Amino acid sequence: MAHKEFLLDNQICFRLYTASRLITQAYTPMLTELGITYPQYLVMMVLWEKDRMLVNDIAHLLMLETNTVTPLLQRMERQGLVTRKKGEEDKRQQIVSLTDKGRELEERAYALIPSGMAERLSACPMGLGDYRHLAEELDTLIDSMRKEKRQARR
Amino acid sequence: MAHKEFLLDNQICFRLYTASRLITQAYTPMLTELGITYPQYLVMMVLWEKDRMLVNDIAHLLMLETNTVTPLLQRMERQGLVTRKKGEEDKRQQIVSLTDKGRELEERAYALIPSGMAERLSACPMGLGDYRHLAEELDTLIDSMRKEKRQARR
DNA sequence: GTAGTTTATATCGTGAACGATATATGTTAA
DNA sequence: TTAACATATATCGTTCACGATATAAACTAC
Repeated sequence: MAHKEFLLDNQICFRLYTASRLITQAYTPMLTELGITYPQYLVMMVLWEKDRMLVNDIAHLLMLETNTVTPLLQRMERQGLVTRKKGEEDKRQQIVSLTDKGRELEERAYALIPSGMAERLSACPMGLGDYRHLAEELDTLIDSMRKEKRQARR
Repeated sequence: MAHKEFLLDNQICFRLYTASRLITQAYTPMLTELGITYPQYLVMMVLWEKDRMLVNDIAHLLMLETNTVTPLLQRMERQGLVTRKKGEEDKRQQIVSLTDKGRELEERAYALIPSGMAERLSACPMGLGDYRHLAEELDTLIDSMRKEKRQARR
């Protein structure tokens, strides 16, 4: 134990990694009932907010690369949640749209997830609605990392 | 856009997921130079703090399942960073030890990572050392999710 | 001691992430 | 116009995560 910098306790990145995994696991039982995974749920939320999106737009909103999003969408198409159709004017584009099944999933999700997560998070001493401060700090961090990334590309 | 609960902006989980991915990406150039991945770096930190650990102990510290850690260790063994040896008294156990190469990596990591990350995080308006509050909130969240998980198993 | 149970680790299959690269379509400039 | 470049998406290979299951060794009760 030569270097205190290398103690897990001192690692903000490890905490983020763990918190992310564990909270995603808290979603899993509900998402399994809906027949989707967490990343697929993220795509659904994007499309519920605005249907008919391009692969690139979805990727930007989720801060993912298209080589992650494309296979995700292909699996979702196989499951009948979305359709993909080449753009008429720009044939490089793929327009991703919800199917009826995809739209119906919103109501099923609404019945399960907000209440389910509220229950799970209510055990958390931070209290229910009090994630605003945490959210702000994470947004600050996310912003810096995105800037960092843009700079690194030069 | 029927349900405000489903806006990405309202998702603490999405923020954690994104912050985790992006900060891990900030480590990547340095880790690539060291020839390891971020999860492998986590294992190395565990072993730098305490050598000769069992698979289970490593998994518990990192809050991962052994079916994630075992293949991780197998890859690290192939790279010559660790060795694995059956326990003498309890032959079910695998004792994971650092090789010389694994130990030497600590100094190389020490030369690269703390300064490299300080530089990357210094751009972050939160300021450098001021992750204590964020760390506390994440610890609270992680704790709740672990309790949640234990309860769910019943 | 042996049958049943628990524990430690491993294997398998699936779905992310993501770097590197490919393909196809569009745009720009000589 | 056509050659060079840019953009949108896709494919490929590797590594994680993790549920489900397997295997082997240790423990427990009878």
